[in-house]
Amino acid sequence: MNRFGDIIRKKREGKGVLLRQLAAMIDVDAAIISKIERGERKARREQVERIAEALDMDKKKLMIEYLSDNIAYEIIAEDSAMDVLKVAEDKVKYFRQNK
Amino acid sequence: MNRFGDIIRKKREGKGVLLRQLAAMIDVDAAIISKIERGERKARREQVERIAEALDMDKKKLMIEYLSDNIAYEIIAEDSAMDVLKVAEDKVKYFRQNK
DNA sequence: TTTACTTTTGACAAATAATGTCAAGATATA
DNA sequence: TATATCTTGACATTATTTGTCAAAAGTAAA
Repeated sequence: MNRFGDIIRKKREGKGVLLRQLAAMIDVDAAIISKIERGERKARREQVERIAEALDMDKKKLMIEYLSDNIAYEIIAEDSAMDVLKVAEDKVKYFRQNK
Repeated sequence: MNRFGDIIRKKREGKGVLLRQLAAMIDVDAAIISKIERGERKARREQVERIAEALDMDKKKLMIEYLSDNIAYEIIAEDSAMDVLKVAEDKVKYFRQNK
């Protein structure tokens, strides 16, 4: 089980891409990528898309990692975290059907 | 299936409490409660706790409704919303065990 | 160790988003 | 109509997020 940051760091290093190179590709400061990879900061949605492109990754899969990371982080400290996720699931299903 | 706002509106009306009365109890402007009940604005966590107290509701249950609403709203527009929730579930489980 | 290079850190500024306030408008009811 | 409640929207305030930068720390080769 890897976090979003770990996933992109592994991919980046596997391809031999430097922080500043990836930074240039997605047009941000290298410091930001460093922080994102170590989980110190959240990426922005557009950055996730650009990272996927730059590192030749599946955009949808990476987005799922990104969004699930955000959600997990949001509720991991709650006793009822699992209940919250189950209710959220019900709500997504229900409110999609009932507009 | 009800949203957070619907739940508290029903409860408030059922008890015959006016917006401005509830507002006074939780120390916010009545406009804010109005917006929260109609889903126009998110409540703050502290407000959820105070609302539960003021309306004599189960604080934990209400918090689950609140948090799940936030999450559902966050991803309902995603094609992969259900996948995101499943992965989030795995992550919560995993990262709790592995500190 | 020195040098050259990469990554990390933290302070700060800028931008964006969340929250609160208020008064006027809408709605409902007697 | 008169009274009370609720809603709306513009605006101010506050908080959070995001970006920038330079210095510090880490890494590896000569």
